[in-house]
Amino acid sequence: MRVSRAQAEENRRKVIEAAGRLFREHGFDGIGLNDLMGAAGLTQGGFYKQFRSKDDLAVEACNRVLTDSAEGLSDMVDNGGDDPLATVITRYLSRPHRDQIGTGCIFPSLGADAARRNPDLIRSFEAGIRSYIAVLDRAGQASPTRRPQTESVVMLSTMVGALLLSRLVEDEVLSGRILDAAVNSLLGCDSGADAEAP
Amino acid sequence: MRVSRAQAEENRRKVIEAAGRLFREHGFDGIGLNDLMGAAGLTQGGFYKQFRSKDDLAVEACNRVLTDSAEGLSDMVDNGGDDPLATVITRYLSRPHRDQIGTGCIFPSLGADAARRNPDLIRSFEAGIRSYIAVLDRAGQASPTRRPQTESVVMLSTMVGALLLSRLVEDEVLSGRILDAAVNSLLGCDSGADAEAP
DNA sequence: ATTATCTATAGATCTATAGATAATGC
DNA sequence: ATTATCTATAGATCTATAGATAATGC
Repeated sequence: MRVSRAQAEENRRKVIEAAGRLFREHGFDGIGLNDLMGAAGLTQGGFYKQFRSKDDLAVEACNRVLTDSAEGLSDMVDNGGDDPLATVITRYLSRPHRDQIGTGCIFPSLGADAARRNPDLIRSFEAGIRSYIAVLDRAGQASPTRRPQTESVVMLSTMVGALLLSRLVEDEVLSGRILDAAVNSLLGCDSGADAEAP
Repeated sequence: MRVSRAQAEENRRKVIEAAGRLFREHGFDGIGLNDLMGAAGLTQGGFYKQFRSKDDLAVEACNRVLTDSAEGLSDMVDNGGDDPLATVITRYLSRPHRDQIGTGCIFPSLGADAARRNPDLIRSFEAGIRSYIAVLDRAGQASPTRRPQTESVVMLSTMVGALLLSRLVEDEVLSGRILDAAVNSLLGCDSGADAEAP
């Protein structure tokens, strides 16, 4: 039954990773310890030898998600072709991102939940927001064309809001229009969907 | 124990109203039927004579909140002085709105929760989004200055995202900056906080 | 007689703990 | 000997139902 210290560390990591996905999909209150441990191939009983509480796991999982996402975003800027800002924005405001909540940006999926929870969680999200803003700043500077230039913090707000709203409509046309309008606005293509009008 | 039919209707209304506030404050899973009924001055047992299920109440409550909010927003446009769009945007992106989740806009507080629930809820939110967009369109047309003109759906995205993010930081300075930057961007005041630099 | 609400409770589920088990690590 | 994980369970809480109670409405 006992496993090696390395394996225990790996198990802990798997629980945190599964929690990052399942919390985003179901909310903090929408998934139990039983399922969280089960997703990592373990049983519920061992939970409290690894974590102090469910809230503790929430902080660990969000920290991990936020850190990894910011790093992923940063890599995207470095390897995002000749217009990294456009790459970041179009990928963020895409149908696949909208439809994959479990692996998507944590602000639209768990932000409201986190705002109601303990201060540790807020601090984690605050650090994440600062990282995102910094990366967007860097992406903007690396961009070829000097755009109408929206502030990074406003760009992030638009992205988060548009993704959240696009998940709140059944009509695929409206949902797509929410995403596309945000892309066009942020990238300065004012001739958007109506461009084809006769 | 029994009350008049009119009183029963009024009690039902009070439960829906309390639910609208408490769901926004605590999330759908963060508040129980006991507390929901208690907030309306009733006990838990009578719940299922008024509602089919907790999910049913969620739909009723969100419908009510969305309908009332859209109407309130519409009134604000009608009585919003000579620049109704500015009125709507500055009130939405204000500290009081940020700090009063229970009576504030439902998209940032319950949007993620709703996206995970049943289709009835999504349909309710979709109708709400369309109403909000229509009101913002009307506000933009009633505005005196033809602004850089962001599309209404993008304005709404920015507003929802900025409010959500402003609730996710402890630092009052950053939180306020998120709100103010969105206001400045949406109202076309590009000379924002840095204007006072020497 | 009907019925809106109440008290009481069934049954499920959730967090957290206790103690057993068996493999690691010294 | 230590300890990572397991089975089992306590205790709380949550949704939903059953039946009692007492005031309305015919």
